[in-house]
Amino acid sequence: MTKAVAAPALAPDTRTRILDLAEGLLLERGFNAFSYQHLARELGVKPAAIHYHFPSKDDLGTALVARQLRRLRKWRGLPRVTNLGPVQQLDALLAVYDNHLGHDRRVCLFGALAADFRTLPAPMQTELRTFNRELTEWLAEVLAVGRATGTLRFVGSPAAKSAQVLTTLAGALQVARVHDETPFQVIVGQLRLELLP
Amino acid sequence: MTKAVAAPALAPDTRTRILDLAEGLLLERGFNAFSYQHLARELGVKPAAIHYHFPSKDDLGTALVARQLRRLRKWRGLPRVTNLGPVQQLDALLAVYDNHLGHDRRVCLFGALAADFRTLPAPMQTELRTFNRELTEWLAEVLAVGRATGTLRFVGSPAAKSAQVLTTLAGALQVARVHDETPFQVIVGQLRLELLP
DNA sequence: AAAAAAACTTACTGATTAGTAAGTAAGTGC
DNA sequence: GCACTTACTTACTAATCAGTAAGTTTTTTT
Repeated sequence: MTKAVAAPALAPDTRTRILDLAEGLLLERGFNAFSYQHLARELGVKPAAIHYHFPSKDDLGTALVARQLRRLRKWRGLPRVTNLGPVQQLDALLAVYDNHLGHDRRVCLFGALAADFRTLPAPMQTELRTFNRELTEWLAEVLAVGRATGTLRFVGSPAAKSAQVLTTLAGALQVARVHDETPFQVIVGQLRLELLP
Repeated sequence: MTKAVAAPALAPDTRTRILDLAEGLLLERGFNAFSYQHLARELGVKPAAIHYHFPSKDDLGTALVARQLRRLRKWRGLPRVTNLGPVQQLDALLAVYDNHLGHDRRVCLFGALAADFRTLPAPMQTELRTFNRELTEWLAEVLAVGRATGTLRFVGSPAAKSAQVLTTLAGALQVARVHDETPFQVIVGQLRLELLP
């Protein structure tokens, strides 16, 4: 048993540092806007060291989306999330997007990759589709319960409303990127106004 | 008087052919995903010919956004648009997005550039901000008139609702790119359901 | 028909890209 | 203490990138 039961968040290994840095660059500048050289320089290693951990950029990209998908699956199963009521679950989701805004106005993973989608390696496309589908399904269930219990209000099907809300949130981060935080707050305010009776 | 009064849409010059092709590639694959070589090969000219018309890729990108901004200003001033009622004006806007979908699921200009925004040349950023601002203002006015005349229904300010709707539409084209046309139709259906009493 | 401008091509540069192959140093297993 | 693995570095390739300079052909102007 060499693995720590609860690893302290200290000294992440190179592989994780690569993923973290690449994720930041992806969400801040786009997938085609950073290279192995950028990563290597910033991490103080040689580009070949990145190739050691991720032989091709396709591998790196796929690992990034796969990690985000694992995070989503873990997050939605957390007691502190599953124990919440629908309104608070929605708030928890909005807090995630608000957190992106605080991190140098990062867009969400979906918003970062959608425009260049056709240039992405197939495994990355597949993972991103799954990510978006599972997130949409999760929110649809939250909305369904919320309406059934009278804490959330909307017309149409939960699935349609879920797709609409998530699409709006992804877009709102992009608008914040182009302008500033204000339109994001305006759009989220509008969403809350419509959903919360 | 060498210029035709109403030029038939035949034999566009090279400059226009470059812009048209670049616009297609931009909306289908992203700004960082095509090069002067791609453009030249497809047009049957040498890369330097592109540089003759657009010295740098920054110039080309800026020209693309500037052209789109001119189109918007012309479109919103067209009698066949200004003469419409708010509901039909909204429908005309939705038709533009639906048309993008038909063109190989192109995203809109905003959706194509937002993620990579920080890698874009400053003039391009400025033009894109103006484009988005003017489009939002136009729709806000349409929504305001629509609610005043009882043909459109929504809560909150017209400006907030306009920002929300346009953001959703931009995002909906991205979702269509990642999945298929279905979620786009679902999202637009939801928008119509909420806006039209 | 001469001059000038427009629209290119040819030929090149220097930088950057992803990716590979071979070597090395530090740890780990036994 | 030897074998092996992990985690790199050094040194390289071939392709592609944006961009430039100089020359050529085509078109327009006068």
